[in-house]
Amino acid sequence: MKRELQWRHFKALNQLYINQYTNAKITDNGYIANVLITQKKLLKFKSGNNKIIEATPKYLSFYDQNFKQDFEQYTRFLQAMDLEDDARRKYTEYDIQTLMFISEYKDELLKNLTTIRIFSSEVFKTHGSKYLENKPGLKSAVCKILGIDDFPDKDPKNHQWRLVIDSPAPTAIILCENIAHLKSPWKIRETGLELWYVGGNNIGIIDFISPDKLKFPIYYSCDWDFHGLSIYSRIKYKMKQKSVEINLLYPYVLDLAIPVNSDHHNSNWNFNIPLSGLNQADYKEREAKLINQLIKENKWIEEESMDILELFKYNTSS
DNA sequence: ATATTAGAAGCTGGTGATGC
DNA sequence: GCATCACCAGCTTCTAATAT
Repeated sequence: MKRELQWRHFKALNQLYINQYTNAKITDNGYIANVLITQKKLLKFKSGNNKIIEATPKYLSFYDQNFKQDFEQYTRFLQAMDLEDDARRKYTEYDIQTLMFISEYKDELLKNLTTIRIFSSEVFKTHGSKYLENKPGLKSAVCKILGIDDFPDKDPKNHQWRLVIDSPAPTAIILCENIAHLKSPWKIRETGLELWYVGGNNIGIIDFISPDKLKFPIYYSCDWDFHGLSIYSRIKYKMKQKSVEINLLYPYVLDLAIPVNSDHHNSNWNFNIPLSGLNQADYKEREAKLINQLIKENKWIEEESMDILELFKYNTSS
């Protein structure tokens, strides 16, 4: 079960680590209630008082392994940015990681700052275009990090961000439709992979890849929906003109497919034309087969739901 | 350890405007 | 006419501070 913790949950878990007890209300969280309390029995209610939660001895080592580093990293970040770090802030872990991402790429994001809607849908991808404006607390944190009072009313004419995880000694380059995989750069840096964000009509950025890097194998990681795959076709064409080959990363598990009409997803298949109108020649046999299957079931596979390193390994080991 | 309180933030649901 | 959206006020939830 994936942990989906808010900041107050992190604070309370840390309190349990330091004091072995807390009276914070954290059983509303499924991961804490089901996994930490019921399943693993690392935490329990104080006998005779169900308002207080106590830690068991085993909890301490579990916290060491699973939470300590993350919590310290997040706390250091919030303090460094001069953001409130008390438990009333309703940041989720995803929010904090995204704020760290924004801070990392601040200069580049500021160069071509978009409207709050576009910014939200690209940077807070899975939560949609109105996520940020509906959360004043989070929005002010973003503005503070960027050093702005508000977002512009209009998009810049040429909205391109050079968002890249550079590698000093790259062995392969992966172009990513979404920034999700760029949000944990420390995991990528050790691997020799270089990640480039090419989503949101950002494919002009390919021209900035230095020619000596184009000799490495180049892959494309995307949502397997009509939008993501049609960008692949455009990139493939662009690369062909440079005589460079690019390959699509094929999902390592197919049961991650979810219905096309899920929340904040806005890319539909066209059932009336073959392969939804995608250029058949751009796809290998098994790729076309998967696309046809997704069209038939009216589903898509979200890039973010896969681990990029596993995805890469799956596609390169044979 | 427990109870009380204030402040902050999000949620909810009504309202009116806008667009198809 | 129906659906969607922005806006706003009032309500709820939660923490932190303080007192007992």
